[in-house]
Amino acid sequence: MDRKGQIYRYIKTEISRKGLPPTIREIGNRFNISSTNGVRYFLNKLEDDGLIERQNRMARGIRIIDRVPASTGTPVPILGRVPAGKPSFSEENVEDTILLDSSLAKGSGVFAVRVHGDSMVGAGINDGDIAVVKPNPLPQSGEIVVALIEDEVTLKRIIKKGREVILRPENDDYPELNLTKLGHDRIRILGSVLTIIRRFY
Amino acid sequence: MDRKGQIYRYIKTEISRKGLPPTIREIGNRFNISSTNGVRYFLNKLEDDGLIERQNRMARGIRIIDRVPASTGTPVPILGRVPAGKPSFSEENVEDTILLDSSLAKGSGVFAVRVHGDSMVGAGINDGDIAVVKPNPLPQSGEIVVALIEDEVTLKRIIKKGREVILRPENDDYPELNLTKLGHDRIRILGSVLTIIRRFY
DNA sequence: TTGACTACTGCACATTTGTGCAGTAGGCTG
DNA sequence: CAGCCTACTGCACAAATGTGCAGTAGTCAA
Repeated sequence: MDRKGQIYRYIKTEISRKGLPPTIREIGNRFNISSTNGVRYFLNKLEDDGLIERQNRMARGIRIIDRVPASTGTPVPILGRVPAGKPSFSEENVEDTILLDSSLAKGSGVFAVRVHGDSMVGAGINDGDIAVVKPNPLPQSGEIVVALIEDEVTLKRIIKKGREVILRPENDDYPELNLTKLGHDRIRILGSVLTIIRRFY
Repeated sequence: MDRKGQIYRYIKTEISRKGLPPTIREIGNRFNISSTNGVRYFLNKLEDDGLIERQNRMARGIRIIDRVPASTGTPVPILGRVPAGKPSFSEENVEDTILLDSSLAKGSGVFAVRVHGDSMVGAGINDGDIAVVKPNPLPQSGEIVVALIEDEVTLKRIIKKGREVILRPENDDYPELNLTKLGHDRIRILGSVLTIIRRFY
């Protein structure tokens, strides 16, 4: 569907696979675009979007512009207990560390927590899953957030309606939490969920 | 002094500076070698030494061979289309590649597919998720497997009861498939699901 | 002195590759 | 129905680039 994005990812993949960017004709070949200008049409768009950069008249002169200097992977700490206030990365709280592709954990300060309970099964998030979280004090309505309620970590979907802020579980067995009524004292939103990871073994 | 080594380092530097390997003439320029064959002479040596690899007739087809596998992560190809038979890692089928921690993708031949449809929502696997798969012709009963049914990739839970082998979707809207009755002709089990990954952005 | 070996030069040539310009089918909007 | 936009096709062309073949100056060893 999103041809432009597909081409962008293809270029990225080729660079990491072959060590050099593809030529216009190689891209055309991959996407069945017989004319070099069909491809150039998209490359221009990608360049306008600031996603790639092109070197004039240079063979394979396509460069991916990464705002995050994508190292091969980001080490992400999995926090066990998250005590009062902000998550602490001190040794005794880090249960494990996994190396995640930058496409799965972009941004700074990213951490992960293990999901406890089944309050989000409706969204396909199960007990034991690992939630990769990006610190974000002001998540958008509809996002899945990680919140600290009375020293307990929970995932909820955040809904903002005018003044009201609601944390909604995706499981009818659990009640909604109205932040506006409860007051924010005991509830702290840590960030929004970037990625869910589940192991089957 | 060590011209060969200097050229090797120049190639390395150019790749990290510009994002693509230099051409023969660019190398010649840098080292005041007026003939392209002066450069080729050294490239051949570097290739004999196993320090670089060259792609035939490809512009800038020089690749640095790094014996140090850098990171703990494994590059896992995400296959787009999986045509008849076994999954093919040929260029046109690889949609993207992600680097996964070895704890998420252990074993050899691991690949990933994008989940289509909602036949496994009951197990918390949604449309669009990425399933990391370990090739495994004989999965255990109860495992979630990736199967190729009539050239279509699907996830199902495999149930073995005595002689019967059943592929069961985790969604009441879909029927069970009894492998024993259907015959294995049109159904091929590719492997078992190691990990599910879901991006939220 | 010869002969090998290293490190190139020089040139022609075929491909590969980027660029320019013109045109067009299909969908959508007014 | 015209006009615009998107996503291309088609072709020519020049520049960039890899390859092949022949030759050579300098060094070093026998």
